[in-house]
Amino acid sequence: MTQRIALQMDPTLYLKDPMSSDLGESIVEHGILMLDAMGYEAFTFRKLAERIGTTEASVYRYFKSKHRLLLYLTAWYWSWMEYRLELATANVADPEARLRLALRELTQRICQDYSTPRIDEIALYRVVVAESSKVFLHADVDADNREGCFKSYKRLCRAVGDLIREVNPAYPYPVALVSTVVESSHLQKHFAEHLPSLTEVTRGDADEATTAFLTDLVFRAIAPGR
Amino acid sequence: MTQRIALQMDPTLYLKDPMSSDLGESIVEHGILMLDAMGYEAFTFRKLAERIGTTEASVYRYFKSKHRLLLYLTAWYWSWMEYRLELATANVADPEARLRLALRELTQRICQDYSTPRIDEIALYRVVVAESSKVFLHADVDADNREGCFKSYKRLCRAVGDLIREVNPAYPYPVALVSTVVESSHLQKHFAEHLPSLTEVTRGDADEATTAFLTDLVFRAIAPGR
DNA sequence: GGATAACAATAGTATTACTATCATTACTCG
DNA sequence: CGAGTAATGATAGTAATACTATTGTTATCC
Repeated sequence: MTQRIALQMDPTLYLKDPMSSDLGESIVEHGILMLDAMGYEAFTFRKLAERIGTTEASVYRYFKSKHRLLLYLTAWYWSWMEYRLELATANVADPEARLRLALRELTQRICQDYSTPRIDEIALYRVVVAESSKVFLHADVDADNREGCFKSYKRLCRAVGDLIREVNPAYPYPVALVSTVVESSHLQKHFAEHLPSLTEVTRGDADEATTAFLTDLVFRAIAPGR
Repeated sequence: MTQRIALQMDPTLYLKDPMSSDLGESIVEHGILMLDAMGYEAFTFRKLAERIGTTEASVYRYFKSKHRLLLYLTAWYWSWMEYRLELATANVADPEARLRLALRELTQRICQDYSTPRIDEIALYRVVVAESSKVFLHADVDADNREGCFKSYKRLCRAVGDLIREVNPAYPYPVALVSTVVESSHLQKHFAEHLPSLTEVTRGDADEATTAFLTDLVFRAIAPGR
């Protein structure tokens, strides 16, 4: 029997915990699939409600806005990534090897995780690539931040920043480098798909090429001396 | 007497050239100021029309959607940046020095340019930092791309990629590195302002620190050997 | 068996993004 | 000078969006 994992999500992200009911899980499940299929702008709670056979009002009982649903999904993704990073680096002592593994987890495409049965990680990853920046490129960032909506993203960046510090404590921009790498990995894949002249990463080998590009970048950036 | 510059914009970006009339210039001028003040989501053509004393319908005669107005403004910015890059590197022969100057132009805050009297570059720069990604993180990227909306952005990235190639022709990811640097420079400034724990760049020295971080990153990345 | 919570059903509001129509003004060309 | 054309103003309208409110129905839990 496979283990089911349940990530602990911050209550400020929802009105009613979507993991506490079947309807809530449907909202998350089909929210991911519809965001992937039609993009954030075209996605509406009305369409979602119709698809899962409920009403707009019921969806609003779980999330106070579609922006908050996207925030929830990206926060879920970052929490899940944190968990994956811990797994991947758990039994590795060498700091350089730990960092290398972490960068691979961060920049590779995601595989289906069968311990989260109603979440399609592959679709969620595409949503994160295409939509996650909108979560902080928004007039209400400061309010959302005050409420703690970005906690998991911050924890993740801090954790990888610490791995960099383990390799080279003198490097002055560890967290900036991590946020750059994380966002660039999404960007390169998006460009490979839609604006290929903006990257050497190609559709065919987007995952390996992105990992190679960014791993090389990080290790050169933090190499001591010059 | 100061020289006025007029950038040649691609006609697919507008329905009627906004630089061909006073009303068109007002739309661009106040579009920038309002986008800066309220953010893309809250900005509407109705509010813009009200502010400049015209009607929604007249605004729609210049731009077929608010998305296209944002596209026009970012394309204008990239064209202007291209021009600045040419100026900055024109009389410099050493490839490394050329690249260093180009990176400074790309990552530093912008100053007011008095040769473009009705465009507030400082406000436009803030719009680019906060909103420009939305231009390609959009369900219609492919259609917009087919119409040539991203030409100036591509030209700019290619040009800086060429500077990298001049310094080290063997580096395998020149354009990916440029797009990473360009987007990261916006990201770091946005984070410094709104999510400071995600970067070492601080509000006070955002410009110099971003330039230092990214210049260091690029030159280490492309340094030959290991 | 009575209270409570969850949800369905329905309706409604203000706003948005955009289109259509028609009158008016201003400028242009012969 | 006078007709035609282009640009704009004025007004109206539409379908959809993002959300809220109300009320009734069902399942659940002590």
